[in-house]
Amino acid sequence: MPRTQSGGQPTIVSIAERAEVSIASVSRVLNGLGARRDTVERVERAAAELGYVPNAVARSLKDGRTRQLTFAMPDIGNPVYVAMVRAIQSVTKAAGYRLLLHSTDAVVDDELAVLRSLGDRTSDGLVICPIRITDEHVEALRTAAGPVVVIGSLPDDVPVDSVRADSVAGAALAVRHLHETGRRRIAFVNGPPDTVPGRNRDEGFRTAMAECGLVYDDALVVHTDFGIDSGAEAAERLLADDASRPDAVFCANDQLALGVARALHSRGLRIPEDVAVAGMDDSLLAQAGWPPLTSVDLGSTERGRHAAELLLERLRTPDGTHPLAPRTSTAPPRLVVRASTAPTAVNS
Amino acid sequence: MPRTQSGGQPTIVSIAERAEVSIASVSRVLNGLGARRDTVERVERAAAELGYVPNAVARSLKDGRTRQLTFAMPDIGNPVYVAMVRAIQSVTKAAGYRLLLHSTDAVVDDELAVLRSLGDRTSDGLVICPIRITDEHVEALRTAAGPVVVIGSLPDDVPVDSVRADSVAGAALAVRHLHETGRRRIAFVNGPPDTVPGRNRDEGFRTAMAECGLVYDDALVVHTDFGIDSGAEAAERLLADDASRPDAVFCANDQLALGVARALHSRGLRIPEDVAVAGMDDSLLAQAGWPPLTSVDLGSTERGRHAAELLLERLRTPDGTHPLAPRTSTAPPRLVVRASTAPTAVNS
DNA sequence: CGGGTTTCTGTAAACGTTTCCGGCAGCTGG
DNA sequence: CCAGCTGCCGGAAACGTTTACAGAAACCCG
Repeated sequence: MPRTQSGGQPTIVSIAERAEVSIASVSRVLNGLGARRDTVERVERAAAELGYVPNAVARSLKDGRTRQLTFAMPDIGNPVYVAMVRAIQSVTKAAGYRLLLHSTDAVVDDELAVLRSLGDRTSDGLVICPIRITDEHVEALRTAAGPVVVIGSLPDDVPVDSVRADSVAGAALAVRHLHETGRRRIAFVNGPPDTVPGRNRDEGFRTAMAECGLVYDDALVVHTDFGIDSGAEAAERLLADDASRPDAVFCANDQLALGVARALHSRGLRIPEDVAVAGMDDSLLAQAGWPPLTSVDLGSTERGRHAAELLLERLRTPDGTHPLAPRTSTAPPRLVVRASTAPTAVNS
Repeated sequence: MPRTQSGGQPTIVSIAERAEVSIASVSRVLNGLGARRDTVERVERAAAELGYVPNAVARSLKDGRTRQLTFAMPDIGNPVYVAMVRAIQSVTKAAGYRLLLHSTDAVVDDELAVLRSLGDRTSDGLVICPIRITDEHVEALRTAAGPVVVIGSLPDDVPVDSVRADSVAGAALAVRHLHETGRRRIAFVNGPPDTVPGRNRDEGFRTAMAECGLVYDDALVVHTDFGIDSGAEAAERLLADDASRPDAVFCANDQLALGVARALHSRGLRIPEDVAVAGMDDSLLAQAGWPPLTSVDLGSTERGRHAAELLLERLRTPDGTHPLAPRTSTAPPRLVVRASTAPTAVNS
């Protein structure tokens, strides 16, 4: 029975005893530093025989880094965040970091708690995707105990890296596309207006409508929660009055769009012949339904990847030198046209 | 400028100096153990002024637990695993554990690495969802350095908690449903046959077909990868010959089913009038398409939740006493009927 | 063979906690 | 007034590593 600590796991001490050398030598051999041939062999044999695995916690304590990163987002149920997790995971994995996932359930206090918990040294850095940016967020970001990258739009004077989507331009892309394919009564199903994405999409919609010479008609704009069922309900409201029926519905995300599509189908309306539907995010859902959904890709994958890269870069540069200036980048939106907005004979 | 360690973060030592007490007292106060009123106040004030946050790494080293759990699954892109992550996350969060996410990309060596890495004490326990169970898996599970719960089917003699889906029964539910609603030529689009789910679904399909007095026709069975595009391709193959066209397609997951649906739509075939389609997993995708998809819920959420609970329970019971016997549970499948398999006038 | 250089090794400190233990002060009761 | 408590406190050890430092061994060369 090998001599081990109470925990049961072999430690560097068990190896030292078995190989009859000091713990310093064990550590050196295990880390590939110089040692006599004989010592190397004895240590390696002992380590193998005991099935030694270095204790990552002890190592972290010693050198002040955990090789863990945290990603905090509102809800893993939303495909957009899944895309981000996926991208971030693949970057961090390649760099030898583990990924800690934190679901904030879109609760502001939870987001703040995550920011403050950077101080507990549980992870070396944080990518956070807040649903809202309050003054408290700004304050917490300023005083963060470690490097942070925000996915979302920050006030300019907050000295933190950020990666944003251009949903204003994205919404405009969709509206112009609908206009160009002959649609004139364009409805808009948006998410909650008090979130950053919600506000931006609204802004994009308004400006693009104006650009196209179309009037912003309150009766054709619905605010609701993100989610398929919400989309269906919103569509019901828009379709209540047959006379003023829209010939296109632009939705603030794909889930809403699928909800709208469902409502249209169950009323016997055809997509795109009677009503065109466009979504946003170009998530895997866009290709799931029928007809396949035109959607504006806001670059979730790209943003996730880039956020992770910024964070890693910041971790690589020693804090002592002139600190890296905060960087902000914007992922360009991309319109992905599919069948749900095909022009109809009569329209085009 | 408060006196702090080189790292910059205040520690228990900084507080002790500022409050003019020993570090032992600081620790006691911070952990709510007894102390004189005066001491408590001084320590708490000093801690607040310095913005002290306890170092989780040091604490972990001391008491041998990290308050982190790991979940390893093949691919976060698959909605089934998203459901699991979500369920696990919510359980672990409630219990005060952080969640470490590990994507194995369905490569066996990666799964094994995760199992072995339990020894580095980075997390207190592991929920793993392997795509295959090899002898090496079994060996790694036997010698795991910490508690593990497997989501999937294990050989009976492996002493590890597991939570399994009953995809045999699940497939049978779907087939019987299709048969009862008048379908007779039932095709089957399955995933890779060398995975556990693939094999089980095949078995379920075969037995149910036999039960219903239908013949298993090789020409109506396609094996492919899981994924929407694979489903579409599979459907193309099944539909190539008009004469032998199936009147129902059962798919091993929702993505395949959506792919099949797409192929059917683009050939102008109607669902469910011409061909019924059923999927599996009842993921969020099932409600995304049109018509909404009949699907067999294999309880991903349930399994994730239960796996997490088993793990937590095992963590709570001290290892010294009689060890908990390994437990195995099976989530019952549930058929969710939607429009995609509605009986047609001529059939029913 | 001895002095200097090089290589290797062991001792000990450090990372930031928690906790055991001995001791001191204050109190109570005889 | 003292023995015995009780309640707090500080010193020190421990968790498992890495690493600075100093000493020992080996080697080279004159």
